[in-house]
Amino acid sequence: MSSPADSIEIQNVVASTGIGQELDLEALAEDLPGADFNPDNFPGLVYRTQSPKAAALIFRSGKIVCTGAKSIDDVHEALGIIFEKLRDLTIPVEDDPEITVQNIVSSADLGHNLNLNALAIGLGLEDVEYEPEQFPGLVYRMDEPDVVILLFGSGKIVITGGKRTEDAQEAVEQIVERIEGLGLLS
Amino acid sequence: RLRKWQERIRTKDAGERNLQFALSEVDRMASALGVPRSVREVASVIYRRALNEDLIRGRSIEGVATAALYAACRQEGIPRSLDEVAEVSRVPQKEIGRTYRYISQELGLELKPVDPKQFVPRFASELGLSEEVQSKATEIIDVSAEQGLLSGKSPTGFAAAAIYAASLLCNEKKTQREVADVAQVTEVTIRNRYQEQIEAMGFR
DNA sequence: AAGTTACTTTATAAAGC
DNA sequence: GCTTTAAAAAGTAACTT
Repeated sequence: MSSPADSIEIQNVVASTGIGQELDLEALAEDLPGADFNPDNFPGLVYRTQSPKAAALIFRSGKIVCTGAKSIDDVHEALGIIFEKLRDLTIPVEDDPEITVQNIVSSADLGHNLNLNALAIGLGLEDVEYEPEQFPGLVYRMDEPDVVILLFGSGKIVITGGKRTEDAQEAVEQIVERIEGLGLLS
Repeated sequence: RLRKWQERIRTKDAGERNLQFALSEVDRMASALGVPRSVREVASVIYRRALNEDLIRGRSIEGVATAALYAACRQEGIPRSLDEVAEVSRVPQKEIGRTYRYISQELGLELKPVDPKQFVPRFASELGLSEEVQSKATEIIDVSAEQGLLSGKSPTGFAAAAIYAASLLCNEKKTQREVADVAQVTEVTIRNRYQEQIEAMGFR
């Protein structure tokens, strides 16, 4: 009894936080081995953690964006490592900076091939963007939960834009119901 | 008060000039693409609607004009690929696609996905292929699309493969390179689609 | 012809142009 | 709008071997 919802895998979590302290990124780039800082290109300093694997964008304001983590726990772990590294450099970091999850990207498998042409019309052309000349996936914007789903001919899907783990779960249940209702889940 | 008036006239003139420019660009590109006058008229209607709905703000006039023409071709059932439209526009292909998706959404054009069959007459005649090849290609497209092979595939590549297959079946062989050139896809794409299609047709 | 790499789409924060 | 970062999906393209 495998349901599509059981196939959901979180692929990427984006979160933001801040240490409540201004930073000298030039100096930080020197002191942090492996840091990438090209202010001409982008105002943030890029720092990657190995385990868990993630990338952090550190800004002059002390605000930080963490991306690439595979779970919300990994986001906290990766940022924890960065906070410690900063403290090691005698940079004062708030005791427990608030971490806000901004986006979760998940993938799932509906287990059946999809006729995207029929689906585009069935879901309603007004809510759908399907331009196979430009991209093979059908883009469906869902209202509740507020996420965007990319659907492919293979039945594999991507859910993005959600902020809670449950958003992907609900989105999959909803889209399966809608596609079944259209009789298009072969 | 006089200055305000002059400003109004100036902006009105500027608006008129911009509209004139956009419509003349639509005309120029339409001629280069060889699309009928009716398509140019549809394109100018779409452009004027975009203008009235204030969709041009933050976008280039030429980009919206090109996207309007691309949309008009589709609406009239004689689509051009983004590649073909980009060739006669000074706007990059990526921007044309992005602008098309935007105005299509905002104006509620609700255009159905491009049907590969719509490319068959034009590509086939450019290759000098017979009616027989065209109807065979059309049949191949119908059969393989019905078997779900079209999902996610580029309409031009799909049409190109069917034309290539049909040219073989009708003893009017064209090389993959020749077909690839008129459809502006790679031989690799034709080969991949061709293999799936002949299998769907029960040949092999 | 096969293999690799890279680009297309979606969302999202950050600071600045 | 753009810049950068990450990740998935599948198609297409441009290289190299």
